[in-house]
Amino acid sequence: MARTPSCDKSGKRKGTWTAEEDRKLIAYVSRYGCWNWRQLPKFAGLARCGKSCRLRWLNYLRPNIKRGNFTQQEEDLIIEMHKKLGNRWSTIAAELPGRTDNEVKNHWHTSLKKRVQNNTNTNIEETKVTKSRDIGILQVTTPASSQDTNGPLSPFSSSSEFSSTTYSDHSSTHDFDDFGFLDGFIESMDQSFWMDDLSTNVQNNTSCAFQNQDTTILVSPNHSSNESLVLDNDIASFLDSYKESTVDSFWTQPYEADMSHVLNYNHWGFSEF
DNA sequence: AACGACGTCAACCGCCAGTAG
DNA sequence: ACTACTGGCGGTTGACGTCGT
Repeated sequence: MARTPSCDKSGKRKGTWTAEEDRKLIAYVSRYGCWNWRQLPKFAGLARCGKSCRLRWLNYLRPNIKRGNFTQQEEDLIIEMHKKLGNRWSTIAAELPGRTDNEVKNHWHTSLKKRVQNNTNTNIEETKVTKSRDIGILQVTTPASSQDTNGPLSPFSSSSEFSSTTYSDHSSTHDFDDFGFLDGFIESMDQSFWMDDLSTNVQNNTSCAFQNQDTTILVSPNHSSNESLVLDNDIASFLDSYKESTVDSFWTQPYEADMSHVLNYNHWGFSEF
């Protein structure tokens, strides 16, 4: 089912995601959002291309993804919309909360397509029969999906520590997609601005956060100033409340990704690793 | 038990549109 | 206008599971 892990020419890993990779990706995106998929793997400590990370997150790791069998209503909707729109899977998936385009596409190809074709054939047969004034009642049978009795494996089957329970706890309070706000807060700063305030801390080689009435600045001395993060205090509050909604055991997992350039989370009160 | 055919679905690939410089 | 970069999308692949012989 899953592909054999391998590497491409540039040494990037390919194939099945491991539990450890999942954990790193979840930990990073949950905290900092997907501010740049291409750069993300580097900072999250993943030997993957950004595209692979994006796909993994969007299709399997992000919260609120509905797993398991498609309901009759969902299947009917897919069939109906496919009739109207064709293979516009993302548009169709948008009408099915919690379902991804990939999942809808797979379900179509493995189950619904045949059903529709069978129904079409049956209808053709029915028309023929009717025209020939034969028996007027036809039994239309729909082939049962194998998933009806044997649901698909959870994406967490290989990473059980990231059970959906963890995420349901998160998402009950916050929508993870809200992390897009971080995009607007990563700014290139004038070097003098940083050096004035941070020189002491840089010399001491400590990460730090500075706060005034309007802005909270987080920085690590290991990186250039333009990689640091400036956060509005409203967002700082948001992060604090977000932190409170998380499951402690999740955040206390050992984690070694290089995230210090973005944020020294101790200043935010995040649990220590 | 062994084997092949078929089904499933996670993941990859290539293309395209939008955007910034 | 052009180029480079990025994210998004749909098509396709291929490893693994299941079923039938």
